[in-house]
Amino acid sequence: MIDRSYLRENPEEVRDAVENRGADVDVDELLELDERWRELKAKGDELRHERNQVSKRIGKLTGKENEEEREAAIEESKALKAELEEVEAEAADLKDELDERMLEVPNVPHETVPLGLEERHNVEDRRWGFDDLRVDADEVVPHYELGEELDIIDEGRGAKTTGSGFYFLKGDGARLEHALIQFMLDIHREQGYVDVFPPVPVTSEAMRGTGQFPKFVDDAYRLGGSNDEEYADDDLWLCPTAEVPVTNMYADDILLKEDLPLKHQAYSPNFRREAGEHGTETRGIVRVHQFNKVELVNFVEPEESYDRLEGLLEEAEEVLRRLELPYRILELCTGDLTFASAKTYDIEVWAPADDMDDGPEEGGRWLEVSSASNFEDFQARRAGLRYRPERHESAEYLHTLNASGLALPRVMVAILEYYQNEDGTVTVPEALRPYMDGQEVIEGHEKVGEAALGAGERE
RNA sequence: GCCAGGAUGGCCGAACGGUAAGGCGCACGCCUGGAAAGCGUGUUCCCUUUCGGGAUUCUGGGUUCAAAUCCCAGUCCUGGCGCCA
Repeated sequence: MIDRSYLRENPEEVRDAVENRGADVDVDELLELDERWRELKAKGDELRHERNQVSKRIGKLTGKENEEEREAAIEESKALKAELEEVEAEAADLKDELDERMLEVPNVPHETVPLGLEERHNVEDRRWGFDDLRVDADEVVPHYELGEELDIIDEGRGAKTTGSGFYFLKGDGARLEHALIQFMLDIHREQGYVDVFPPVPVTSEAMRGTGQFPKFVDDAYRLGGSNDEEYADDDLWLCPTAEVPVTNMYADDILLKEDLPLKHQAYSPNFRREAGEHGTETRGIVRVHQFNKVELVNFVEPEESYDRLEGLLEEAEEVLRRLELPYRILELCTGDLTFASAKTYDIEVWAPADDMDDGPEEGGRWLEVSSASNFEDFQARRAGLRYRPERHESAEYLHTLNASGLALPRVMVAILEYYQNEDGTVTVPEALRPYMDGQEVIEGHEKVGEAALGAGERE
């Protein structure tokens, strides 16, 4: 949430921000609401002041001799109360509406964010790992075909037990997943991250704290209710990213200056409805309803947040470097920023199989595996995340940042496609072998069941 | 799940229904040769240029002229019982 007094004092900046993002927010209406509320608030305060005076008098008017005066004062207090209730009720309604509307105002982009409303206005900063490629994109089999051939990814049976968009990993596939998780956690632990294993259900309140709610209710899985129904603060939802539980861990806390920067990493499953996302770009496990991710969350002092953003990006990139997977860094433009972010870098890994128009010259396509974002005090204000710069000073909002480090299925896609061999096996990246008991190649498994027999895939 | 007890400022901790003591910590000032002690001020949020005012005793309702205090509902914590991977 942006600061209301910032809005009041810098309406032009907010108006520009909203426009550059292509967001649908009426700033003038907000300003007017604020103005009207403040008027009523002042009026209510005045009335209440009068009433407090009268009330104090009543308390002192004891004994028989003051009986009459006392009764008169009580009458006066009653009259004031009636008037007060009217004014305050109206003020409360306005304040509720104002608060609600403020929750829908996106963050103000940092001045260094490229201007633009569309994806093509994102700026590519750099590429890594394209000098000596180990595959020719034209000959690579897509992961969804290879995964099925090797019987390490089973989408059909995932749909059977749960629904489309869910899948089983099996044998070396499942093992690769476990290996990647431990591998990533080890890297980030070296970088100073403290592990956290978060609860998976999160409250509406937590979802609001990080900025998922109220805007993106439709993307979440609700526990025990329909998304269309009204929700209460303590209703539960399945975690869409560990950012939610981990950032909200310290909600309404006051951290010490010495605690910062505080760096947490959290491995967790993530659940997203991904409503209406279908087609060739989403075949396989590129866009699914449940996936695992190691998330990096930072809590820092405001002055340091932009330096930390660069550091955070490096920390996330390190995973791809050690896996020796080619990737690029993208600076998102104003229109592509997420709701709560002031500045975001995307890390996109190269998946060579499916040739897309917006992919690199070498063929294949880019897959977003991480977004490193600085939210400044936007989430901190919503969630109540503060720190005390000096012991005697009052608490201030800190800055939060996060990045995936990384999203697992897409890394797996990149590995299955980039490390694919001509004989249809997959070489295990060297850095990952210690986590696979030294295994160097994934050769696949014999399929199970009569369907495989009928298809001639088994004798 | 049941029963009992609890929730007050950064922390500790008081308050017959009458308008939130006191202490600690921290900061600044006074005092001092310097320090300690002592004294003073400050140490939530909102409105207000200032002066000042309002709100705030876990949350939400209710009773009352007046609620930290009484009533109802909820959240969380503690203990006991029950259940249970």
